[in-house]
Amino acid sequence: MTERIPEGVIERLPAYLNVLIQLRGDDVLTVSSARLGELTSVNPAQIRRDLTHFGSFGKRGVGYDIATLVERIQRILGADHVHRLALVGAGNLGSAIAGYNGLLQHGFVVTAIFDSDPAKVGTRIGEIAVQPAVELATTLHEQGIRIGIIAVPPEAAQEVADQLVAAGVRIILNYTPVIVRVPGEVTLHNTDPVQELLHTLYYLSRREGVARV
Amino acid sequence: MTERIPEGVIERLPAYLNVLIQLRGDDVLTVSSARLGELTSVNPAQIRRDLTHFGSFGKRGVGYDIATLVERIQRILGADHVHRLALVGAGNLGSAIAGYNGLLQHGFVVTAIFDSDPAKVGTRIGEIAVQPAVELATTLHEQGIRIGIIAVPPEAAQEVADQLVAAGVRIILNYTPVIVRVPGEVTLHNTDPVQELLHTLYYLSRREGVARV
DNA sequence: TAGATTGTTAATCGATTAACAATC
DNA sequence: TAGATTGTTAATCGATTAACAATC
Repeated sequence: MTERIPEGVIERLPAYLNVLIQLRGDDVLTVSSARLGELTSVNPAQIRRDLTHFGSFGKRGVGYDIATLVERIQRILGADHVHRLALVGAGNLGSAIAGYNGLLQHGFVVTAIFDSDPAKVGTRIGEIAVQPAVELATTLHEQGIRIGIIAVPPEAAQEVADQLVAAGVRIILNYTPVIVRVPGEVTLHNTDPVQELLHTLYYLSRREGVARV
Repeated sequence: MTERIPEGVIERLPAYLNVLIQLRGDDVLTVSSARLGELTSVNPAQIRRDLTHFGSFGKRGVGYDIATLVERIQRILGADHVHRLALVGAGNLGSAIAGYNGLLQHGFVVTAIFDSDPAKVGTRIGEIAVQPAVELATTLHEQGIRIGIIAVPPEAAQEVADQLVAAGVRIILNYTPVIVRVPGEVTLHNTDPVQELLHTLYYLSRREGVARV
């Protein structure tokens, strides 16, 4: 309980959870570390070791009960209850995020959407009416929202981040390519597809290079 | 040259590059490992060590020439020339991706867009006309495209992945929450915002917990 | 020259993995 | 009981970091 959990373990838990939820959807009841390892590309020994940080909930000779494991990991991550999200930016990207299935599957619900464009205010995305940006602080406090998503044009990113921080948000997902500054107590996550592309590209050039020469 | 580069180094290079390009845009000429470390949250010693894997291009007492470093890292990653992308799915998400600034900044250009909805075919997103899905293989071969992006509804994800693979794509970015299967020679990248959220959530619950008790 | 910062070594630290006894 | 798979130890491996001589 008091033991410090390595960063790597916490990074892998969401991947386990994702696969486990899919398995549960397929009515599979138990899974071995070997099978889970295949599906997540993680070494089975590592999976077992990761899980023992939080107790021992496997059955020797059988494997792990999927329903139990899902619940346990959700509780560990704090994903065992619904989290409300505020979305800033009601353009294409904002609409796509609001309609994203994966969010709901893991207990994340967008309950407030903001846009500075008067033409967009009042329109609906799904069931949520778009509010003007000036109402951001009030609405977030009312709803007790701690997570914000930035889906506005790059120029506005820093300003929106500041507003979210001022409104008490603790986690920010930044979808712009801009490097945004936030105070230390706020966790900023940049979801930049380009970073991933560049990373993968390295291995592609190597492999092609070998094949070509 | 023949030395094997650790995975971690390759993961950090895109982060360095991103910051360096922003600095270059601000007309900064040189940067020290200390400053670069601040901006990327990486230990300065680590940055210096990372860079020596590829040669030594800093000046003692001065730092690194930004223009040179940008070029070097781009060449290492294979990002020193333009890469064409194929985008499948012309909905909100697809439109957002096609209009994403960050891609162009790093030499990625969407040059082909596909959708199975006849109503969308022929419309334009930016300068690109949406093509029917049946033309995917032909167009990709014509243009020599090696990178594909899946931005379709979850149900269609696996099918699209199969088509992209069949058309010779080597890197796939999957924007659906579905676990897609691809052959070993294809690199699949799932950009799932939920995984990041879940990860961050863990630390949030801990910190709030401490504050609350 | 004096100050700054790199390149590089050597020490530390932590994460990964193989192996196997425990046990379902 | 026999087979399977966990939980856990111990060994390995690699990555991170501090420190400092080299040098701009």
